[in-house]
Amino acid sequence: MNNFGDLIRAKREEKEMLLRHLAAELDIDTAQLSKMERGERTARREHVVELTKILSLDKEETLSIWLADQICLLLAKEKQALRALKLAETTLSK
Amino acid sequence: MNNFGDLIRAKREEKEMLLRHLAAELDIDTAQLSKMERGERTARREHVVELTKILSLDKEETLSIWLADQICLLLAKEKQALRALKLAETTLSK
DNA sequence: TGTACATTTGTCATTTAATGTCAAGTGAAC
DNA sequence: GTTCACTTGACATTAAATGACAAATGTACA
Repeated sequence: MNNFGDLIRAKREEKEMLLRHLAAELDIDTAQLSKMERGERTARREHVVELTKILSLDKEETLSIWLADQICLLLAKEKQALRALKLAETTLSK
Repeated sequence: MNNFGDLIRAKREEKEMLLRHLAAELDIDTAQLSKMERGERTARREHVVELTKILSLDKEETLSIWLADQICLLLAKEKQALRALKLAETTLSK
């Protein structure tokens, strides 16, 4: 349920970047980035896009994962989560 | 993409209630309710629940529709909407 | 042990978005 | 042209998201 954060952290470590280095490139606080990676806070869309560039990630895929996390956040604790997803899918397919 | 509002309006008219009467029961402004029905603003969760009681709607179904609208709002203009939905579904199925 | 460094945690300030309120506007019916 | 239901737009208020900072934690190693 924090697939985006996990992805970012994995890629960052793979590239052997420190939080403060990546944070500096994004022009945000190190603590902010730490929280994003652990899912304590969600990233801004613009930061997501920027991250895909810095970490050589696929933009579309990464955005999808980030969006999916947002959806999961919205539906957390909702009994009708899956039912709502199905309805949304029907609507968006049109 | 405003299924919730359409549902509320249909039911309200079916019961021949005026906006101001329903708004009074919800303890909100008439203009607010008007906007909710037309999808200009989203309803609060508590108002959704209250509406199901007043309008004799199925609570689970109505909440699903309301949630679906929220999801659609979140994904509006996103090219990866359907892809994100699929990912969210996978996550939430677990 | 204690120092250096990376990360995390908690608190509070600031910004942005959601919601609420009101007054004026529109349109239909009579 | 008056009344009534509803809509629109502007602004106030409230709540949520984001940002910034200091202190805490944990780890490695001299």
